[in-house]
Amino acid sequence: MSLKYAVLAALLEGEASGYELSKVFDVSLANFWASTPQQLYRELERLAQDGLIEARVVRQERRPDKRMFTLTEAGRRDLDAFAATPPRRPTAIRDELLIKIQAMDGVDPDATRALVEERGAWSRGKLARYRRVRERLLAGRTEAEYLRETDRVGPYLTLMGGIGFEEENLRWCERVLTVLRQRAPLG
Amino acid sequence: MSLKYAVLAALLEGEASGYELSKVFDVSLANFWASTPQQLYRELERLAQDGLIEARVVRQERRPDKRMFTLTEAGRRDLDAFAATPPRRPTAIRDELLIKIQAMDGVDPDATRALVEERGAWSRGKLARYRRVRERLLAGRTEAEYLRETDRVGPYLTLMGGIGFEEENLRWCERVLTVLRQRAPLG
DNA sequence: CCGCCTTAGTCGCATTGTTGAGTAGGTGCG
DNA sequence: CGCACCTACTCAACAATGCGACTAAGGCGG
Repeated sequence: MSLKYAVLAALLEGEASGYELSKVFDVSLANFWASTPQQLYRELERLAQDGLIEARVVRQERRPDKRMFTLTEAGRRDLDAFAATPPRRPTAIRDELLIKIQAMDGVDPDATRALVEERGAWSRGKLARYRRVRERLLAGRTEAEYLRETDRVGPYLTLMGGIGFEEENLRWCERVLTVLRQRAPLG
Repeated sequence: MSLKYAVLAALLEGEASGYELSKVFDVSLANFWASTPQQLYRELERLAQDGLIEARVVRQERRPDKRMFTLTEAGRRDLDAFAATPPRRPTAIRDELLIKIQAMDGVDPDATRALVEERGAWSRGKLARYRRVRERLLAGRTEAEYLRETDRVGPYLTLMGGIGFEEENLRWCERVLTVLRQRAPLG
């Protein structure tokens, strides 16, 4: 149900093809609503049928044709209504690693250490990408200047959410690694 | 697929009924793997059929009978194997509020403010419960003492993950509220 | 010039997850 | 003494998600 609105929100940035959206979902939206390309294409189909987005086929010479999608007025109204009402359900996190940590005490500490280090590396990567996006948005301005001058603060605030989340992740990884080191000192 | 291991991990704490597990999932496991009672009962059924857990019917006089579940040796081995291998997919967050924030710029700021305040209140509640659980675990000891004396650090580390996550949530809420105040000053 | 990568998707089934209701006795509250 | 809530589940139906492969063309490196 919410994938629908995630897609509509992504189209606030302007016209995009399904393929482009699947890239956007990978890097920025994936932060708070992950999905596979297949899900996206399906959702776009539905949204177009419901008149919330409009499709326009772009013929290409040396590439497969693509369909570019834009928000319709109806879509924008639907999205605005969604954005103004309280979430039906709280945040859901699905984190396999945490299950593995919960059950770590029956397992070789070195194996666990490897998992946590992998997660840490991944978080550092995400963080670096988020920060580059932030630099691009700020374009040399301070945050205060940016916030005064831009007309859309939403994407900036969700980006900062992603940055905070990954920073917290890294702190947690460090903590876990410290505990692991104390448990099995100087393996 | 992972709900299975979340359940097995929960049973590391000892024998439990489906009903008890559904409570546990509400308060502690919900932190990183949410599920409804219905899902749990289905999963327990499957796990019992696969021989990973064992059921024992407890007749009760003034209550409906209940089935208590324990991990079998096979279940423990399966869980240990799971816990030692890298997660197939990265963390997935599903947060409707962030979609609403992403799309907030078409919406009355007071409506958005209300959503964020609600989230903040909810996070504070979760945090309070997490901290009570932590106090109970520590039982007056310092963290270092606790970690030296306990045989299972996994549950403590996931708990600290939950605490860090909610703290980060609160910081983010504050940040969003500050921006909202600056945008619509002294409404 | 062979094989792999990228663009731009599509198909279909299998697994998961969600919704809503039903059962059935016991407990506590005013 | 009536009503709501708690324990302890079960069932059916449906919606959402995931998995894996498939098409089809051009580009690029060795």
